[in-house]
Amino acid sequence: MTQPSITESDQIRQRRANLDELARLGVSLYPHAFARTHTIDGLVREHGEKSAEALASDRTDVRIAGRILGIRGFGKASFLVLSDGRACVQAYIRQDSLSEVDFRVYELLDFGDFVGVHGHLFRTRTNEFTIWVSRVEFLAKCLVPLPEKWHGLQDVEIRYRQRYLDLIVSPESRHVFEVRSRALAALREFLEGRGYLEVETPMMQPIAGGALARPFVTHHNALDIDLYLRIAPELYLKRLTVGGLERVFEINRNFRNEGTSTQHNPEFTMLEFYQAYSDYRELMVMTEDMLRLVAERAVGSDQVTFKGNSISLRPPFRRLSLREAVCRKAGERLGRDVTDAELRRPDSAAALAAELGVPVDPGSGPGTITVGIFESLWEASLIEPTFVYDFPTEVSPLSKQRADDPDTVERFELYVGGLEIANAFSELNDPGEQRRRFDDQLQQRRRGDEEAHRMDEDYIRALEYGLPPTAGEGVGIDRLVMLLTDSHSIRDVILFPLMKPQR
RNA sequence: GUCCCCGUAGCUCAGUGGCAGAGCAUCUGACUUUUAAUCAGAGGGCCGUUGGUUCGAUCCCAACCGGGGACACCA
Repeated sequence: MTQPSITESDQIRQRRANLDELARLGVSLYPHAFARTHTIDGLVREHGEKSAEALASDRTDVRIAGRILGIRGFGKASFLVLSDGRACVQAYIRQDSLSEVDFRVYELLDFGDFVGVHGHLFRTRTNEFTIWVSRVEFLAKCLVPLPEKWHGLQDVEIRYRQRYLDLIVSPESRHVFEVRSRALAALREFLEGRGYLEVETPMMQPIAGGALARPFVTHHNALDIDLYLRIAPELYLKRLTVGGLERVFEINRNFRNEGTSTQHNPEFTMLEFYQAYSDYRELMVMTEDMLRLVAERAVGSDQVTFKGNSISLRPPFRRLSLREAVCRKAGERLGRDVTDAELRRPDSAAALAAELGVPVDPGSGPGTITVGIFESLWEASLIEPTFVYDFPTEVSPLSKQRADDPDTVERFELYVGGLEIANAFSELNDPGEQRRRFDDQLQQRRRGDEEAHRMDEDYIRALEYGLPPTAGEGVGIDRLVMLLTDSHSIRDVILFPLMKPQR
């Protein structure tokens, strides 16, 4: 890693010397503004297609500003490549078109500096759209040399730690974050169009609930209480549904105290939404519509390519009952019939896992084992969008049971491209049953499961006031953006992913 | 948390148990329509850190620091 503020390379000394020389010329080193007539992107879109004749006969004077991403000098003339981040344009400098001071300023410019130029538009001999510069205004110095232009920035550590460098030299990286922004805008448009209200609920919570995960702990000094960074907004959003906000959503960060991977960052962005008087079946249809709209808005198509697979986000998506799927594939694998009943008894479920070579934590119930077998047998192959539905009650402490089968809850997860993108269910709204589920979780906690849910008396009290039949869903935004941008690491879709501090 | 891989000039990368290499970038000179401009010359290094082996380590070994990937857990 470079640490230019400590060890100055000769290149940095040279750039500082150029800055000092600009000061001696009486140039303002950090001027306050530059009145441009166009962004570079806007200029190229408005005039970039015009012919040499059109530009010559209808002279257009412009002022633009940007970062210098290329200098091709010829002694008394030069071409500068200026970028505003979205587009580039070439500026033509020649000594006999500039004042003596402005030409001297040009000579002191370095790759990476910000500069504003005045000039008129023309096309060069090679037909390149160009600004013929008549004035140069220095705007800001780049004191540290930028990564080399041809190979770009290959060091992933620098890309993550110094994202600004990545954004300067890697257009594809900028594209990822533009897609991310458009995807978020499309989600909001979709939900607001259906009468949803966007809300914000606590990120610091006295009890970290709504998911099964280990939280981060922090401390409030004045109140002298420990607080947890939230692992999910779920329980607060449902309190709002109790309060009569029938359709709410929140897009914000969750924090889980777990390891990192290509699919996990300790802080990640989740959309959660809740809709009163609905169930999980309705959410499947809504999710199909939502993902298609998001893809069309964010990348202009409902077809995406992810890890070499062409994936259609056009409804309807495949639907796969979790237990049926396990029975089918386990049966194929073992060459015998595997039955639903087998999955529901602790002894036979554990035996099946052993038979399939799926590792099982001691003390796991049949539901946990069934989900483990499912992930082992199916997860990597869930490339086309697939709803996996009807989960064991044991692993879903906040979901409502099926009316015909209390061992099963109305819950689905959506997989696309092998990624788990969404998790949704009909919400458990019976306060008595919710208390029993929390009690079960407490028992699992006592058995050493640190991720088991905590008791939340305040949430139960809210349910006692009456939660209407409600369906809710969480969508992992980072993973969705990975899918839309063919990014294979979550770090590539988070501007500043968590890294260990250096040194 | 476990296993595997990586760390050499500003950037991208070669390389060797015996004076540290290239391209781009930088500096000097030439060049007033180039497109990774070109041509001639020059400077630039704690070879991640600390130990060990060795006459001698950037190279071999160990630990540590940082990063990547796989697994595990989750979304």
